[in-house]
Amino acid sequence: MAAEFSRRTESLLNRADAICEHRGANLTELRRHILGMILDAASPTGAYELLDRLRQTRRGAAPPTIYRTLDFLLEQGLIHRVERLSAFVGCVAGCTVDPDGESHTHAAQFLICRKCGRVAEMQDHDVTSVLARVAKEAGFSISTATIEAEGLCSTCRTAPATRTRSN
Amino acid sequence: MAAEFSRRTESLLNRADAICEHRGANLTELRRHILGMILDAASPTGAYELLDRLRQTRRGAAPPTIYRTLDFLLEQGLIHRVERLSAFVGCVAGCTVDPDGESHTHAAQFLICRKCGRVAEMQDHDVTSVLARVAKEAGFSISTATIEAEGLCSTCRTAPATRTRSN
DNA sequence: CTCGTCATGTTATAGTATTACATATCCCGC
DNA sequence: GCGGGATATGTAATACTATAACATGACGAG
Repeated sequence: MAAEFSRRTESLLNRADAICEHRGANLTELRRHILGMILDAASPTGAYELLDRLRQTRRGAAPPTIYRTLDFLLEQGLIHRVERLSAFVGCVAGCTVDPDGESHTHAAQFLICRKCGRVAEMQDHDVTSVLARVAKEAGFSISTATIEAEGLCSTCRTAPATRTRSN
Repeated sequence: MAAEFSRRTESLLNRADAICEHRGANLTELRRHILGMILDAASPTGAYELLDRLRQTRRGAAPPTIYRTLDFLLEQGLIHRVERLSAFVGCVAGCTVDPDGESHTHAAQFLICRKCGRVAEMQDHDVTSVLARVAKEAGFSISTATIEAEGLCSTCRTAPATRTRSN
């Protein structure tokens, strides 16, 4: 009795299955379910919101249930954490299959719309490389970078408000 | 009976006094004291750590005491929040005096060392402008950006561990 | 003087995340 | 089949981060 997700989400989940299998990682039903909830959401989702939804089908769920799963999904590069929102989104790249099988912090950048709350993910090489270069000039070697911009998306800049952040 | 800070900190505090006076902002003794604690620390400092220290001299201090003050200092551009650490650091620019007197989200980038926990602030124009350009291409206009890189600083890359993150 | 504004005090609570230990499951080698 | 490790999940308690709501104090403008 797996939860019903959108067609798009199901497709991404199938891809995640393949990726994990390829890596020897274990995308259990719990992990798959939580990943599905994250992928299905229009906006980044908080850990406790995921927990509430999970409880609808899994009675004993508790914070560690969620946080452990999120850790797994983060390690696998299937989701990202948006620091400014303390919330989680699916990795838009769906995560490319990587034969080396190791940790995949795709450098990502997020554009967070103040008005509608939607978050767009970019994976722009220029941004990543400029930051890496500048850091290197300072003698610093980067492992992972968080890049999050807040502002207005194209829709909200031109249109009257139609949708609030809480949606 | 103001707290004793390092010479460098005192100098920055004097500068902050001047900046606030110039803007008509009120850098009260409480605000000045907390700013001093932040400036004096070697690494970013959490709100509750500041609270603990503050309590040594101010009996009734409570979370709002700290958070309100942090809000003020953030608005004045005298400190930054490091999202990945939920902690606060002084703004390295000391904050340039700005005759327009209004909010000054200096675009800053942080390099967080995994080993020693120190955080270096950069204000690199290339990083800022590339991000702005790329966002604009996506139809997005940026108000503020968080850019935080984690990795190893030059000292920790070359030297054996001498100092832990908790210092 | 008294009203408004700003700064701070005080109590309570909300929201986010982790620790520690218990249980279950599965696979592997014997 | 059985013991034993590795992995996954359950369960209870707690720590850490942040805000809400209302009270008090200090001080200048009119």
